[in-house]
Amino acid sequence: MTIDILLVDDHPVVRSGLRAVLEASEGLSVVGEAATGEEAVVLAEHLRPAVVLCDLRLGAGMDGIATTAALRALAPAPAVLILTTFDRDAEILGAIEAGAAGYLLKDVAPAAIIDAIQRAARGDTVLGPDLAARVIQGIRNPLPRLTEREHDVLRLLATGAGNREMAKSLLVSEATVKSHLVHIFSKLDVDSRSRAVHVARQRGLL
Amino acid sequence: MTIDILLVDDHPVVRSGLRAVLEASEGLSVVGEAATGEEAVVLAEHLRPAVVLCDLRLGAGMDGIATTAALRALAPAPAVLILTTFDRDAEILGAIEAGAAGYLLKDVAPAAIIDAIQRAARGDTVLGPDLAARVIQGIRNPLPRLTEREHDVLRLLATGAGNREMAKSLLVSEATVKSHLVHIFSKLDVDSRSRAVHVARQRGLL
DNA sequence: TCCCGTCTCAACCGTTCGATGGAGGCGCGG
DNA sequence: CCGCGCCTCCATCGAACGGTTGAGACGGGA
Repeated sequence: MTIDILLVDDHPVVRSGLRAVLEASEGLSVVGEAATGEEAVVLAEHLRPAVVLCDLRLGAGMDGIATTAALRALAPAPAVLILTTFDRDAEILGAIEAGAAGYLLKDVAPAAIIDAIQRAARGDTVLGPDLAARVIQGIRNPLPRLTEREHDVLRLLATGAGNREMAKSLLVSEATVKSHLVHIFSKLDVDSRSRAVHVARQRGLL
Repeated sequence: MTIDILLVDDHPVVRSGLRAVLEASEGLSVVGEAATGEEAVVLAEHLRPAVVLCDLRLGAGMDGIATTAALRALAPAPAVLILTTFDRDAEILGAIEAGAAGYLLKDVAPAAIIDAIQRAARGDTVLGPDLAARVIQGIRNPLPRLTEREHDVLRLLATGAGNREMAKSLLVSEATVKSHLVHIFSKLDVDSRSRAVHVARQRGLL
């Protein structure tokens, strides 16, 4: 019994590469390709693939996480495997939360991709060996969630804005901005705006 | 007469994709694949490809720019086309300086890649339509070059380090660090450390 | 030779930042 | 209803930062 697969990636070259790699394997069949998340959902409804291989970054429009959520809302829902170049905690964990069956780094060997797809088709979750531990640690030691407003401040912070500037952008007083900053610093365990931006980048919060 | 091509990319999937796309075209022949810059140079010496398609980011070891320089030092030198996901000024310009015949964004259509290779094989330079203008502007309006020491400071700055911390890392006094910072601010046309990091990122200086 | 760029350091001063310790309002769920 | 989290704001204060000016040392190039 062959496994039907839908590819979702905004790079034509990557799609071709995946198709070439997967179709060389017995039991795998690429039934469709999509360049955007929107396209992916439409195709998945018609083609009913068992597994969707989805890039985390999809240029404009829906990102991989939103696409995952939309795909998982279908009935029957395909298993979704996330493809990614970098392994940022926040994004990958977000994808898992959205219902992804696992994730793959793009630089793995073809055999590993095939293996992961077969597992996903069986309903298994496939997490990279290193990530499994991190997920567990993430549950045990949850990353502090920033509030909406704190995210706003963080984004401006990353552009190098000062307190006064942020206050104007967000239409609040400087005191409020400082208050948010204190909370951000506390949650990220840092003591300066520059370091906050640095660890926020590391954790994929930007 | 067929054009011999060497692929250099650390992602097996991308290599497969490029191979699939290129071999579907008449007159193009992929004669080899390399996952690292070092490997690429060795293979290029033996296979003597007319064109090398080289990713800008190559995981560990030599990056795309260093690889380009090494390839161009061969005799006869292959034409080098740079592949990249993001279009950061500094890196692309660096690759051009190192002797690249042009660059391609990874999300272009296969036809554009084939076209670029054919041009490169003829000795043409192929710059993206948008970049050509930027190169010209870059010549007219050269980006201020940071000195070695200023780069050191900038790197530490990006990690969120304070002046005292940087001084200790670089084994100089705080006054010296501040001096470098003033020069960096001036060259990047900013007025704060956070903003310096921001524009440095935009310009690919990190 | 002298100039110029780079790296090094110093002192001064106004501004911004980060820490602290509050306070009130608002919405949501127990 | 009451608590809790979030957002908003205030005042104060020491530490850090940013701008300025000036200067000595070293090396390469005109």
